[in-house]
Amino acid sequence: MGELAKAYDPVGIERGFYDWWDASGYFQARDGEKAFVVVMPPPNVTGELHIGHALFVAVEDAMVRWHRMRGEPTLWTPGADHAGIAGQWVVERELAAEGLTRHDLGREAFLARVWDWMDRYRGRIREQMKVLGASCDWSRFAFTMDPGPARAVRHAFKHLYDRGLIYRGERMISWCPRCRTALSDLEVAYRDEASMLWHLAYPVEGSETGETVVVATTRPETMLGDTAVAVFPGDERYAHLIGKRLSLPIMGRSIPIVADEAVDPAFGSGAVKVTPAHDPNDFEIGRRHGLESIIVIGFDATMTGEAGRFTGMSTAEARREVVAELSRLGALVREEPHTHSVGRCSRCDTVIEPLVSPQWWVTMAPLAAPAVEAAKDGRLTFVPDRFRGVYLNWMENIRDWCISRQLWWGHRIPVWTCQADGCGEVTVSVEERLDACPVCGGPVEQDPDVLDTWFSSGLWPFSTLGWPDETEDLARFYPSSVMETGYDILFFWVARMVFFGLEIMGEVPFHTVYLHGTVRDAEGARMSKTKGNSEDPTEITARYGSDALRFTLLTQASPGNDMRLSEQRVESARNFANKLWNAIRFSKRWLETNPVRMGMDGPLRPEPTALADRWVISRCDAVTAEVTSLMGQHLYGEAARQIQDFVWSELCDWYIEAAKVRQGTDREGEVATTLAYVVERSLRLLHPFMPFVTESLWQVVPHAGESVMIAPWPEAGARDEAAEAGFGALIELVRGIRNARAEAGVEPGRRIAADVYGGQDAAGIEAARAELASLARIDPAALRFVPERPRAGPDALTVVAGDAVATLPLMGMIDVAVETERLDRELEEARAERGRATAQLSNEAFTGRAPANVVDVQRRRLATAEERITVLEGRLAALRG
RNA sequence: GGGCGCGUAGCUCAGUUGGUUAGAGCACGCGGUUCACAUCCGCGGGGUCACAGGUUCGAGUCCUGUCGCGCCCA
Repeated sequence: MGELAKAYDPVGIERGFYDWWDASGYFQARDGEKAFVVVMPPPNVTGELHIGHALFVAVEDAMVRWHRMRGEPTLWTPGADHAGIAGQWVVERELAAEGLTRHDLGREAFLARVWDWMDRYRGRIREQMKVLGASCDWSRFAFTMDPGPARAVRHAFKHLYDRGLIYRGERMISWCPRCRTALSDLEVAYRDEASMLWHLAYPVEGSETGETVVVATTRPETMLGDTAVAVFPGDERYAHLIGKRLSLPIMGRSIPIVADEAVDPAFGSGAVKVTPAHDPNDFEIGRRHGLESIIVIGFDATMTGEAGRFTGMSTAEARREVVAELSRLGALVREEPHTHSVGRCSRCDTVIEPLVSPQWWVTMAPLAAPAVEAAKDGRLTFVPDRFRGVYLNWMENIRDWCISRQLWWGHRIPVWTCQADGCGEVTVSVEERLDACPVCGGPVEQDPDVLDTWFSSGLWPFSTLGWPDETEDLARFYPSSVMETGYDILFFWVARMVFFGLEIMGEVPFHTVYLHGTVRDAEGARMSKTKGNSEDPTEITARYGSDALRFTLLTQASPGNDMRLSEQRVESARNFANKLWNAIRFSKRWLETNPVRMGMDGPLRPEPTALADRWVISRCDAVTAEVTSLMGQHLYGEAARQIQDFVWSELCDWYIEAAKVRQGTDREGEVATTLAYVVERSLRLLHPFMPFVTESLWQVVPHAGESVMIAPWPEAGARDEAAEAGFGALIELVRGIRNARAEAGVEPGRRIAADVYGGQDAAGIEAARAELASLARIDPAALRFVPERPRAGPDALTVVAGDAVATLPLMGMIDVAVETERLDRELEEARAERGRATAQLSNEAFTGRAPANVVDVQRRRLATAEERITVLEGRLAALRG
């Protein structure tokens, strides 16, 4: 046993242990049945980790370490994600700084640059997770673009394609003009923005009265592509016009008036312009009525050649110019302020253009149905449970998933088309390359696009275990146990893993979905790199230690709720680690000079006779049981708080303080045995939350085994009710005396005399005579136990704690007025207490209906209050003389 | 428009199935060089549990409604 430094220094102790654990193979699943498996949500390799990642590490590592200590074969698989759009974007930004675009490099050279980036940051991310103490199995580290997961993507694609669940179709998509790619519905964020509503008048052809139809639009530039005006079928106002035609202003095009149920007759004039090429609803109307689709906005968000003299303008310019032109033509009826929902790219915030384009799609209905079923029949459970509803709502209203992306970085779509004249065979290949058309042997070309990143993410729970091969890992570790991730990717990730798992593996990929919230800064703002409020977790750990950061994240966060992280809080956690450190430092002295008997998994459970020893062991058992139960319910934060409370407020504040009276006596051995047992167990209980400091301290106290991380999780012994009551009474009495001393202004260092009547716990209190004297700063020679309630002269303080009473004679030191006032206050409180208890007990409905134990509590309350009142009244009478 | 969450001490938040006088950390006030710890110790002040109803012997906790904040979906 080496010397412990006076103060806890996290950086000094955290370095060594991680590599040792890893090298010792502790992170690998041991043999055995029923493995506990967590598949890590792989962080994006777009940069370094942020605090949100530290949260998932803290939570997942806590559950994993706990299960490991429980003796279960435990596996936590780490990984990293290539993050298609975001991954490509960070490298394009780097290129932009050099004045280059990806097109200057060409596809191959560009991808080489992206790989450079990925190799650099992947290593960095691994290092960060190690600093945080993540006990995952690095031998199974996987990157979504590795050959294995990439092969899984091709197999899954082919599987779905062959089952008719993937198709190519020309439909309305959400297009990001900046990213130059199609997006899925999930990647578009809608928000209300202030804009205008323009009312335009389209003249009816051949009308002698100059009749017009007024339509309202938030995007006047699209009118250039209008190919109809639609009204609600039963709308009286327009019944006479259905079938007639309008002349589209500016363009002079003749367009029909059609009747369609999709039109809301209550909105605006009840007539809507129809631009099938640039609006999802209009696209559908166009389909129903066989309307022409005229593309006036291109993939670069500028006006196309179909836009007449507006060709080449940006949409914003075109909007200004079109409105001006309409105004000149007298076609602009009015414009009014209007708030409407604008879709923006969730990656780059660019306004999304709804465009028609051929893309690859996944048919969702057949995949969603089993995924709905699994959540309904309980094969899939959610923590917190309310997310089941959120999940179901999404899954039950799901639409087909656009999976192709016009990017270079990602999994290339494994579809090859024969270029030979007249063949045109389309081949989906599970091989990385296809050299010739399997039908005609002609040259083939691969689809230039890549897949949505989340397609590969959805396969993660089995692609990381070796699928499509039937590996041992797959047999042993699929399905996993818990999917722990942020609620913000419930649909992106969790939902997709569920339907892919069910479709491809025939089983849910995990049984429990545990969702954490978002980490925000002290002001409640979402952390983001652009805002500059996203701190590098390793900077915080450098100052306070990983243990402190982890403990803070765990105790601050509750499942499914956002949390604010403040540095003060991390500091408090660091202080707790220091407290623990010093408690061990104190204990060590006793353990070095006294023998500790060891059992199979640690110091033997002592059977002490001293009240304090019995008490702390019973409290240790209580907290062991409580923490174990909380962990089982996924209440990790509450569990951590409970142990902290025990260590600080019970073990340190009371047990260790009480134990000091035995220092240097022939009773040191009892304390040492008790401390050895309680301290070693406390370290085990705390290990899942603070792995580093607990390991470093566990190594210097008597223990069995190599490492606390593979030590068995403690089992709670039977409670010692008598000891808890007895020592509890002692604590109450000491508190009462300290309080009275403080209020009466007795110097803190002064040892005073006391007459103590112990009440029903007299035996215990009297046995703890030395402890009482020490904790309450009573002169041991002047401490007398008396058989009945002591009566004191005016020169004494009176303390009533439960049914125990102490009088503290303080010759000439008592300010009678102050003491009278203090006792008056207490009396008032006791009377209020009696009042409350009496009210309860005189209520027949209460005594009749409440459970007996609850009524008993009230009876005891009343009795205690009455005794208290008697003592206080007597004392006050004496003081007033 | 539909759904969900939150609203508890000055601040940040716990409060697991309804049951004594609602807790913690930080902040605040007073006092402390007790040989584990000033990253500490002792004592203290501070709450109409957003609001209004209801259920119940009993509500921070369950139900209904209102207000405020946030999020998700359309």
